[in-house]
Amino acid sequence: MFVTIVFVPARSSHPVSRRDRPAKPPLTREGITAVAVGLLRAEGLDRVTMRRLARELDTGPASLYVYFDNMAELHGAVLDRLLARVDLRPGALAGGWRARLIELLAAYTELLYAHPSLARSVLTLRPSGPNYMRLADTVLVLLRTGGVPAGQAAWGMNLLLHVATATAAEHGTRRESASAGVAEEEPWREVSAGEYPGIAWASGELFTGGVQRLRWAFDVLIAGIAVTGITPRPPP
Amino acid sequence: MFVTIVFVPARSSHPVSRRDRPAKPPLTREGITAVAVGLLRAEGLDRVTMRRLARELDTGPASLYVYFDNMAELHGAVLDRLLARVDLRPGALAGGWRARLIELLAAYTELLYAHPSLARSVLTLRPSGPNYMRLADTVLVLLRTGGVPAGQAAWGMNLLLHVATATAAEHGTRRESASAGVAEEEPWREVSAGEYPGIAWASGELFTGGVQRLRWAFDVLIAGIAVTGITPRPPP
DNA sequence: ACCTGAACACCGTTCAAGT
DNA sequence: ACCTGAACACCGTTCAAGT
Repeated sequence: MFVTIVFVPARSSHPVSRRDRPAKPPLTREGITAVAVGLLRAEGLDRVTMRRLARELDTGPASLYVYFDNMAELHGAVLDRLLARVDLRPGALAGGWRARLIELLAAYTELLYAHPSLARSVLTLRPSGPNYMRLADTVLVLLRTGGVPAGQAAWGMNLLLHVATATAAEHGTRRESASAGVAEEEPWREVSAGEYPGIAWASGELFTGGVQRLRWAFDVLIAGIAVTGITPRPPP
Repeated sequence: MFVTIVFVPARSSHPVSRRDRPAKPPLTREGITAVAVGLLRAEGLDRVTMRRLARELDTGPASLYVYFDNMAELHGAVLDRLLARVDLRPGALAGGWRARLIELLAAYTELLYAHPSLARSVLTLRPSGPNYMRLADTVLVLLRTGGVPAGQAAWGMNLLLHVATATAAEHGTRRESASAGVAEEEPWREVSAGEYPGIAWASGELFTGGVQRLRWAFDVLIAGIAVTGITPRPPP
């Protein structure tokens, strides 16, 4: 469904036939992002490099810098395109404000779980695409519905999305480097109560929880956000 | 203060004099980590590459793989060496358990703030060096002192350190790409209440807080952890 | 056993020179 | 204006061949 635009050299008096070149879609921000998302789904973010993406688009890497200042910006566009598939409006969710909020955050986290390296990139991004802003807005609306004051809601929204992103970055990577899992737990399981009393005390629950742990984290955050006032700014 | 060990070829009957080669410390896990920390402090983690580090040690990159399986492991060793400078014992802190816990977490975060790219690396690492385990242990001991049940403390410790690490990774990077700061806020400040009612409602506090925000986040987490029970595991 | 040169298979970004 | 080849200055990791 691409419009093919073929460059016609000035010295030629008739258009180049379609046969002479394979159809090549014109470069646009959206087109590049779409191809990047395809590459992400097919091979993971590690392969969504400027060079590889350029090859996929049948051009040189320099061409992409016409549309994106750098790779971080490209990743931001990729995130927003992925978010377009999630219905982020408060009305799309069921239950009370708290249940809907957790549902929403879980949907966002699930999206990033599938692409942990994107989550790692997003963590340092301050996304500002329309779909991310819809997500942030919905979180804020739900917190307001729950009677949370604006200041706590503002800081809390950032904290909630931050934890969601960071958890996806952390968890997902672990899954990527799969086999090491048990070996990583070992130094924590073998400690003596004399040397590490706290670890020995808590060791039974140190590696439990799995996915439920994330929902617990959201519960913790929402409970804390609702009751913890932000530091009042100094009066003017 | 390095011991110089010079390889003596079998065909030579007398030792090679020190003059023939510049003093070159022997490679050890600790020695490599020490040089890596020096490089980190001098030029940032971006320059602590296997190749650069090898050049600094006057050898080839392949030599480092005798001591570290990969770069992530090297970063883990670097983190633990940095943590050695912080006194992580519960007795080293003043005040009630809550104040001491926040103090401890702030010290850890401060350490990582100075090296945001290290924080980004640590986020996907599950560190297990002795100093990190001391930190984790102290967090657990303080939570126990506060009467938090073991399960909540175990999950809570992870969540607290996770937020600290992620915040350092996020914040630090922002500071690195300094000038973009104001431009990033723009799309959030200009929203209409019609399109993004939540953002418009909370916009006054969206970018406030600075460093106090992190302490607020720890307050939120501790408050939430103390009152939120973990999901009971299914009975056997 | 410990160490390493060279190779493999790549990177992001810039810039001068296209059309 | 839009696009790009080539160059700049690098990467992590592996492996065969040292000593």
